[in-house]
Amino acid sequence: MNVTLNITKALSDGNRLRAVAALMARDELCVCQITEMLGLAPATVSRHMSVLQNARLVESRKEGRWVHYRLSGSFPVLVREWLVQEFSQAGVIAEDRLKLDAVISADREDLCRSQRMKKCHGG
Amino acid sequence: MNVTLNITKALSDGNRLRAVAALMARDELCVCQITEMLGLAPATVSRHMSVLQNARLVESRKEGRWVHYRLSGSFPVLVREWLVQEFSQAGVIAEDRLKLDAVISADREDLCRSQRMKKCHGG
DNA sequence: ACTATATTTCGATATATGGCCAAATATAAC
DNA sequence: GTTATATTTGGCCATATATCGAAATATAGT
Repeated sequence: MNVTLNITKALSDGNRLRAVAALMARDELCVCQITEMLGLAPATVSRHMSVLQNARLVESRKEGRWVHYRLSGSFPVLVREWLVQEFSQAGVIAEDRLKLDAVISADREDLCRSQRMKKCHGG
Repeated sequence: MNVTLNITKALSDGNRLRAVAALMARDELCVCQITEMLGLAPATVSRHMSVLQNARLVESRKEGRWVHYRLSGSFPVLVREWLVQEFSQAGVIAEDRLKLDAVISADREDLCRSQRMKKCHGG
């Protein structure tokens, strides 16, 4: 039952649900893109993604300094279908989709730079 | 998304998963029966059941002093199917089924009495 | 080798959660 | 109405979790 529990625990956080929804819409995203979408510190997002990876819900691929996450092949089909339904009715997720459009078309290095800057200046 | 999150949070605890599994196998159970199966304090079980009820995963029916819980009609079908699969491979759940057989055939008042006694003598 | 930088890990902190006991509530039986 | 009792609620404590900033790690470019 621990495998099951790991999955439900991984999905029991709003920001992780949003990350999963983003990966459903976009196939592959790097940490800085998810970070930008969620509006959290990179360290926090990294932690969230490793929780999802630990539950085998996502996989990562390293490309230079960037790490790309995507939904894992072992993501339970029934759970995915349920989430698709739920997300289609969630306002937050719809807003995230719009944010993602902007994030995708932005330069990743610019994203990371602005995320670094937030430590010094406020928001 | 809060509805979704309530559901995943409700399912993110091992004892609540066991309670759900029990209700899948038994249709209807009263608090003292679930308490006996889980081996927790009645107060704790009551809390767990109200979390599940709040997420609309279970419903309750009052019969005199007893409260019976059952799976709710609004339990998401896809989630239920997924859990059926998962539970069929979980040793803990199999053990719980055996415990349930005994619990069902016992007198509910005896169960409650022995649960009250545990406060005084050691389990 | 050195610098810059994307991500992760570490350490600290605040909040949330699970657990129990004791008290409150609701209901049956007298 | 009083008593007994099944369940819930309140108060408390211990642990887990989310979050951040700072330090560590890994890699690209010079």
